Amino acid sequence: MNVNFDIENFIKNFENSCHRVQKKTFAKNEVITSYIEKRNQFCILIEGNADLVRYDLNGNRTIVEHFLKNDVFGEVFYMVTTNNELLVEAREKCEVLFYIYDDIHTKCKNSCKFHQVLSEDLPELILSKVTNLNMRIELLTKRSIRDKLLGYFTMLSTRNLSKTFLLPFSLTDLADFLSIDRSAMMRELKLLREDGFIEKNGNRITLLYK
Amino acid sequence: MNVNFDIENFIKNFENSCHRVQKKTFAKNEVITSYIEKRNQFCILIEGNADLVRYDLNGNRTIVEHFLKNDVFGEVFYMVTTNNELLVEAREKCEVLFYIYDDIHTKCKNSCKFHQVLSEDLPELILSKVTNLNMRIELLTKRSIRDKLLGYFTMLSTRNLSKTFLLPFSLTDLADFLSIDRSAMMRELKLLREDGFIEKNGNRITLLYK
DNA sequence: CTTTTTCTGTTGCAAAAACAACAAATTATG
DNA sequence: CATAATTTGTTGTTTTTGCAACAGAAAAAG
Repeated sequence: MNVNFDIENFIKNFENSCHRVQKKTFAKNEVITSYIEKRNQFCILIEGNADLVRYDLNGNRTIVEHFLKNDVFGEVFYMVTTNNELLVEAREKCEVLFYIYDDIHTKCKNSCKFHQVLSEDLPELILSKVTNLNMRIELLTKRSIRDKLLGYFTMLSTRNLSKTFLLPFSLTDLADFLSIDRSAMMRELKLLREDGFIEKNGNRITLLYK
Repeated sequence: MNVNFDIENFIKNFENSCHRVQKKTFAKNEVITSYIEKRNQFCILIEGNADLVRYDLNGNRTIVEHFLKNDVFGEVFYMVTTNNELLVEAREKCEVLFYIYDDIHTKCKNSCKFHQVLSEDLPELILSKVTNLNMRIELLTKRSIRDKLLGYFTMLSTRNLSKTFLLPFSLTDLADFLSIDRSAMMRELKLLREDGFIEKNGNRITLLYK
């Protein structure tokens, strides 16, 4: 799948062209949005990176998704059950477009550029999200901490076209992303080093196998 | 999200209108398709139900997704890494539409109905897939077998608008879907009954809490 | 209708992961 | 730049999960 969505051009096209779209800027650690039932918000991250975080009743924190530039999020993509709080938190300075999804099919009277471009590119944007979600499911269904770590590292390595890469998370967050205990993960990372699978300096990892 | 995709009407519209689409029928347990890198197949299940199954190197079997009528699948939605075999298996008699996704933007000369309808409804079809995937991630990130089972049962209960519902899986398959050991799951099911959370007769479950 | 196969239900035991607690290092902040 | 806050790294202990093996029930096949 080749997503050729040109976000710069997209923004140029939409600005001042549709009053239903809002662009906002967020500082590091600010809450970008909280998922609310039936609102059907649809967001595009046009700069920075952010996490969708769930806090459950036992106090466990899970990083449900990690968003990079061009990723889409919002209630449109999520059955909000209201049992758990779902927040999108900025990991660094972020710029985000906000829109209510139901309005997408309501044609603008002036047939604005935003709608024209969005309706053309929407499937591509969403498809790239789907492949990310499937990747994540593949990781989560792995049966051991070791397999989760190696699976994740392999993915990053492939994505970076290099055996060496930087973790986009702190180790604490990585554990929350893989849905495992942090100390158990640290133990396994040590074993992976001792067994010669990886090298690790801070958050720089190198794969030594294959 | 309200998906109002009328599959019956869709099929009527497409039949004999686009030579690039194929409809095929499968018997129970037949392999509908095997995921192949870069082919970009795009399928719609128009009748029956089926599973996307992954067999990993340790011999573990995982039910990655469970498809019902109107669900979409194929390589378009999946980064096929070729490490694991990915098969879609019919759980009962199925009818499936096959298409190569890259052709969607290639306009038919005769501007066929299939393309017209598909390009309009594609976002809705895919969005319903995305919400399913997110639901699955929510289940898989739960930290204990108990929470996974209760989360899944709650979802089925909500979907059926009833505290009582039938499992769409055999118990063996349910374990493969939740990515847990079957005997450990059986043990936890017994505890859930003993602790008064559920009632269970065969594959009929009743939630007793809330 | 009988036989074979698959599925369900159980259990003891082994292995893995979670929990808890703390020191050291690093990073933010006034 | 000094201090507070967070993150990393470590380890002993407890709990949970997985594995293996088997008997009985149910379902599929001949």
